[in-house]
Amino acid sequence: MGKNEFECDCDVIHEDRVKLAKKNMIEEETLLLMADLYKALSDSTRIKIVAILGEQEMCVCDIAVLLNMTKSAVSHQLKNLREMELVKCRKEGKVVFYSLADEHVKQIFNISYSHVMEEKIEGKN
Amino acid sequence: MGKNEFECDCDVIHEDRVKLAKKNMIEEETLLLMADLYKALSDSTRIKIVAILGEQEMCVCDIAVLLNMTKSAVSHQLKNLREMELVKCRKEGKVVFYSLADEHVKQIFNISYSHVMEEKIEGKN
DNA sequence: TTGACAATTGAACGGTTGTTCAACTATAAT
DNA sequence: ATTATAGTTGAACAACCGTTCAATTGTCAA
Repeated sequence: MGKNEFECDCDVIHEDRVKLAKKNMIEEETLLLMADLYKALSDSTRIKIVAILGEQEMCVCDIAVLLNMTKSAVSHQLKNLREMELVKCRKEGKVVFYSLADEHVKQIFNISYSHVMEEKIEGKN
Repeated sequence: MGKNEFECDCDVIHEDRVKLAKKNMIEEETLLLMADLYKALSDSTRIKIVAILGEQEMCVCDIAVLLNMTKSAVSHQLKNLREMELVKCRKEGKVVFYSLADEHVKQIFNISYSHVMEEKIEGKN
């Protein structure tokens, strides 16, 4: 099995598997979107915000108090979440109320929540 | 509504909401585990590896060829995934075959895949 | 119109992280 | 034993990212 056509420091060890994988591969654009979705939820501050907004709509100031952070830090992260379309906001006078963008977000949150809780229980055995 | 007991640059605007949220808050340890889970999947290389291993078990070299990366870079990321218990490995001679740790991982992957695909379709309307 | 305050923004700082590179281990074949 | 190759590892570098800080916007009340 000689050198392959790819620019890489490898020989192809299992050419059949590589070909099959190449054929079945999900398109890159989709995988990058998935990575971005995960990235949005991968920060402790942002996941806490999503957890909070899963219960009720809330303003920047209240979130800052709850998380014991500055309004600025919270606002920056809310901007991230907004750009990823995970939260939406509604202005009422001076106050901006944030909530989850849709049920989908809560669904994704709940699934990973269940997963982690199961792992925690399994870990005790 | 005066200054509150928290160290923060905020007044509590909606004290009732903050109290309720505080009461219902998921424990921090759980949220941090969730963030870690998301972090493990938030990198484009790692999500591609998970996608590949969702189809078939595969060795480091094959993955490197598929992703057009060095073995070293792939190995580093596989180590990350192993430490997060998202993949497992099996040695056969010189070759190390990697696969997803369990069905759970594939389930989580599939859910976010569906989510992203729906978003893509909605985006076209 | 002035003051107070919720919220946003951009720059800067420091910590994190992904890839590269070189060195290394382990296994198989000659 | 020697060589070749699969894989791992640690250090180093650059890019990325979260928080802080200071300045600014927008809205309400006096």
